Amino acid sequence: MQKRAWSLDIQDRSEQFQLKRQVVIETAARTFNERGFYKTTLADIAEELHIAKPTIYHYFKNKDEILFECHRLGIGQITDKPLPAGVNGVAQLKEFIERYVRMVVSDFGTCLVLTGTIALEPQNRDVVRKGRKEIDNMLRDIITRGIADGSIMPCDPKTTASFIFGQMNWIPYWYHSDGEVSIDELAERQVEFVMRSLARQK
Amino acid sequence: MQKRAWSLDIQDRSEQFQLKRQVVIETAARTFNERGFYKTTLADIAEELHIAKPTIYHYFKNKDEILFECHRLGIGQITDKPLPAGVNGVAQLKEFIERYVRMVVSDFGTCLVLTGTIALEPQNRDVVRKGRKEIDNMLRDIITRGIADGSIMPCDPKTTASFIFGQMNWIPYWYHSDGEVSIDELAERQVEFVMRSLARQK
DNA sequence: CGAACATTCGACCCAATGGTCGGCAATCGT
DNA sequence: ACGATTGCCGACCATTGGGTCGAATGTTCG
Repeated sequence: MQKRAWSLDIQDRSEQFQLKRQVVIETAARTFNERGFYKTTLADIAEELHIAKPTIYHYFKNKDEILFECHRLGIGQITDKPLPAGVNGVAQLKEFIERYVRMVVSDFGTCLVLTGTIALEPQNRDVVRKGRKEIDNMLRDIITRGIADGSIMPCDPKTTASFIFGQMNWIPYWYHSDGEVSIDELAERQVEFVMRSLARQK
Repeated sequence: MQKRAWSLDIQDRSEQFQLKRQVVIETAARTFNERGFYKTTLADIAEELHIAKPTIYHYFKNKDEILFECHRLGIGQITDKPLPAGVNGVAQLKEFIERYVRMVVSDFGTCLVLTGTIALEPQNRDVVRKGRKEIDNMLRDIITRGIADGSIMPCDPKTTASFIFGQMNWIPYWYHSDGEVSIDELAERQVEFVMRSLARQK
């Protein structure tokens, strides 16, 4: 539990601001994941950071914005860098799954899955939904391309993508990174399971 | 939206009581699923039923008990009847998946998945967790048995079960029964997807 | 009929929590 | 050095929503 990250002395003003802001987000995400969004009060987060509640409002407009930021950061882990081009469907699929599993076990990714979009206020919710839709389309496109190039078994891309997302999104509910299975191992098993179902053996 | 189910005249007193109680639960489950548990007030449920809020307390101790009942009913759909014996692993697996998919798209099943156990008060939460654990073990046992009898591909039952539950538990987040895919079709696709990954071809 | 009981609800309570305000202190720019 | 700005917080506010109370209205049954 890193907490005393607060009174860290860094010169640049706005840099310090951003840094502290980040610390708040991270702490919030962790707390949301532990106790659930609705059972986490701003006072809880403040206490965790050893600061007063109003201080949080110096960095954020309101609770909703904090959650929104968590979601944004989670989604960004997937949408920010493009997938490797010039490889066939299965290869892209593998890469996507590995990346997504890693996202989902991170604090922001877990928050994304556990808290869900219902908690967000309409405006932010729309933005998040758009981001998730984009990720959804990424996977669907991969599958479609894979079917076209013959590396993936013919199937309905929509349903199949949903199944795959289901497996991965459920990970935060049962997986604990301090257990016997490492994240690498987990990602590998996840890839294997999907591959056995979808990869077309030649 | 069936609402005027309230002033239904049935003779038996306790039967009427149970009936009305049931209507409250069903309405609550549907509302929880639409707006989310925390965004559903007891006043909302009461309004939906065209009754006053205190009336709900005639049938339930508190909000938590209503949610608990939803979970119990969902879990019961799986645990109440035993699986067919005398068949091999894959056959049982198929049966289990079909049954579970149907549970999960029902109002109570959806509530079970969407609301999660964090919302429940400790005592009720423990009971629900126990029920879920039981279901978890059912699937793990099926897989273990299937591996033993050679009908299922060797794999880690724990991880594999979690993957399968993931797929199915995620269904409420994306599936809408009024779309192009029927529940039967959905269950079938679900079985297929898992089978392709796990069934051992002889 | 009338006593007990069941059902319903208007009015009320109150604890929790998100959010605000005004001021104090530290820091910065000139 | 000193006014302006930033960072921080104690005290406070306002609303929401779960939950209670007591009374009014049926309903059952001896």
